[in-house]
Formats: sequence, structure tokens, C-alpha cells
Amino acid sequence: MGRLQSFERQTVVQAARDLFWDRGFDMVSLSDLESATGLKRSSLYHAFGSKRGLFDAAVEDYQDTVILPRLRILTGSGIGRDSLLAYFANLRSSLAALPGDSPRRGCLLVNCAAGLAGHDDVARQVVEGYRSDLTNTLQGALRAAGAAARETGPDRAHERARTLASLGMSAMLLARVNATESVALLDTATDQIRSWYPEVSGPAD
Amino acid sequence: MGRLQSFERQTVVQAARDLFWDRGFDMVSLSDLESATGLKRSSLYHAFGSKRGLFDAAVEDYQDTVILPRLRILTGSGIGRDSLLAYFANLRSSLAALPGDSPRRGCLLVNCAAGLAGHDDVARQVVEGYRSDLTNTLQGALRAAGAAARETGPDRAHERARTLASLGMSAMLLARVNATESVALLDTATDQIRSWYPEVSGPAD
DNA sequence: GGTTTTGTGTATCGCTCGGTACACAACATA
DNA sequence: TATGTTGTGTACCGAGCGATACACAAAACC
Repeated sequence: MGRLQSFERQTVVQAARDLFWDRGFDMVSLSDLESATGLKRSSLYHAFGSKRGLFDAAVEDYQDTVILPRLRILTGSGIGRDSLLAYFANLRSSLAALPGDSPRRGCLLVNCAAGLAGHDDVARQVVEGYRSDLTNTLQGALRAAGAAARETGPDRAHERARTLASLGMSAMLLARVNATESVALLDTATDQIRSWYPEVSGPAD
Repeated sequence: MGRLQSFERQTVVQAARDLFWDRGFDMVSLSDLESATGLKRSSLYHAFGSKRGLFDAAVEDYQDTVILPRLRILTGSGIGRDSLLAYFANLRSSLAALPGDSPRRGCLLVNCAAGLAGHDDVARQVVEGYRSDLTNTLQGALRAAGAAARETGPDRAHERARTLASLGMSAMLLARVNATESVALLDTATDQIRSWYPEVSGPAD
């Protein structure tokens, strides 16, 4: 063996991630990455192969540490109306809590959808995976909520999932443009959920 | 006086517009603009001052020739349910009609929202103007539709406008990622409108 | 037709970009 | 401690960027 890596990979990846999150792939230079990570080019290239390699690692970290923990609210047992409300409340608070100049507003993948993914198949697939994960997970929770509420009639989970996913993505899209409206979109999602599954005043049955 | 401009300004601006629409501000170079417009740098700089000046002209043209004509469906007299349906049908067909590799998929301003507008106040204000125009116009049409349907109860136009605007913007956001889902989002908007204002089988009263 | 004013083409500027070559430093192994 | 392997720092590359200087071409005006 030889010399050991003197940096923690995740620390470096997350520093790069926040930079890409803030400015997008194109607007981050290697010099920016050097100063954000504290590493020199040679180390970055040695560890990640290319700027794009580091970006891909950043996206992977974003999925693992930002997206998945959020979606986990909507999976597992006991999901339904309340977990849907919790999901959007969580999104709301993480959006409202950030300072106006935080580099972490919005969503790295939503930004990709309007940028890189337009002409990059790999990025497109990542974004599409995110979209379908989000929609399917919402749909599962909606079905559970509908079953718990003993809903009758046609299954509206599919289109409701689309609407909620749309509100979530739009909120991320507008996070840097109009934070107030962004929050309002999330509140609209909450209102929708409440209207679909009205609160019961006491324990049922 | 002196020599006259040998090109039509709008032709040049629209060629540049399609390029920016396709790739975004950063990913379009002056060489790209030269070959797309047929003009040399010196002419472009003479006419528009800078790359950004040309971009701003392109955005203005986009608003005038793409956004406003669409929104006009939702203004004027006789607006309501049908004009809402027409708006989304129009959006749907202009999205579904484009070839998969068209540079004009999605929305220039939605792409801006996730890109330039993150750190550029001018771009941010343009995008915010678009968002509020869209939302307010939808809200006006929703109110008209509600009045025509003799709706009672609380006014839901505000949150419904948010939902519809969200579906429209999400559709634009996903136009390059998943065209099928993008169309499905617009269809969801249509379904929503139909469910809020059910079709009347014959003339009322 | 000469003059003036303005548009266009050529050539090039300084700068930053992503990426790389190579010497050196550090540490596991023997 | 000697050796081999691997991480790190310095210096630099060619390419492309946005922007500009300047000469020339063209047309409106007297």
C-alpha cells in the first residue's frame, strides 16, 4: 500500500454538492471546487476522474442524504394522510428555515431538469428516476390514505399523486424566485390533502 | 444618416432566442450565435451591446410571441371554463407536436427559474412576473368560471390557480425529461377543471 | 459626387476553462 | 530502515470564452 487519503470523501463530495446545488454544473469551476473542498485539482482528479465524476458523486450524495430521507416519511408501515401532511410540512420547514442567500435552496435535481438533463441522457435518467420515485411514493401513500378513509368511487390516487408531485416540484423551482409563493404552493398541497381526507374529530369506529 | 441595417432585427433575435431556449444562456457561445444568426460578432455587439443584451432581447421576444399569445386565451370577454380548457389544450398540443429533439421544448422562463434567476435579480424579476401573470390570469378565468357555474361556498379560485399554474410549470419543467408525463400533467389540469366545473349536458335554465 | 454616418468583417485581445505531466511527500509493507 | 505505492502540490497546456480595435463597405445627405 501507499499513502492514505488525507480527506474524508463525503466531506469533499458534500462541499462540491452544495456548490453545484447553488450554481449548477456549468457555473462551478475547478477553482471554485478547489477552494470549497480545500483540495487541489490533482487530488480531485485522482479521486473523481473529472469534474463530471465529482458532480455525479455529488448527485448521488444528494439523493442519499436529501431526497431519500424525505421520501422515507412516505414509506413503511402506518403511512397515509398524516405522513403525506408530514412530508409537505417537512419540505415547507426546510424551505422556510433557510436564509434567503443559502446555497441550498431549491432542489439540485429540479435544477438539473431544466439544465443539464436537457441534453444529457445520464442526467435525464437521474431526474426521471427522481420524478417517478416521488410520484409513485406519493401514490402509495395516497392509496393508503384512501383505504383508511374507506373511500369509494374511482381511484384518484394516480392523478392526485401527479398534482402533489407537481406542487412539490414547482415549489422547488420557485424557491429562488419567490420564496413566499414557494411556501404557498406547499401549503396548497397540504390543503388539498386535507380536503381529500378530512380530519376526523375523534377516533373512528 | 448612414448605412442601413441589412438584417431584420426580429429574425436575428428569434434565432438567438431558440438557441437560448434550447441550451440556456451559459451554454450558448458567441460563435453559436454567429452561425445561428448569420451575423458576425461586431454586428451583434453593435446591435445588442453584449451577449446578455441579446439574451434580454430574446426573452422579451419570448414573452411577446410565445407567452402573451397563449395567455390571451384566458383574458378578454367570455372567459371561463372553456377558455381554461382551451389554454391547457393549446399548451398540450404545442408540446405534443414538437419533435423530441426540438430546441423549443419546455419554457425559456422556467429554465431561467432554475438557472440564471438563482443569482441574477433581473432574470428573477422576469420569471416572477411570468409566474404572477400566469397565476393571476388563471385566477381571473377561474372566478369567471365559478360565477358562470353559480358556485357557492368559499372562493377557491386562489388555490386552484396555484394548482393549475403549478401543473403548467411542472409540465414545462419535465418537457425534456419525460414528454409523456409532461403531457399527463397537462391532462391532469384538464381533468381538474372538468371536475370543478362539470360539463352541462344542454343549455342551462 | 463628395462627405458623413453607420453597419460589417478580420484579427486579436486577455482571461478562464477543464484537464494533465511530473516531481515530491507520506505512509504501508517487508 | 529500505522499498514500493499512492496521494498531493506546482506548473502548465491547448482550447474556447466574451469582448474589442480598427479598417473597410455601404448608403443617406448636402
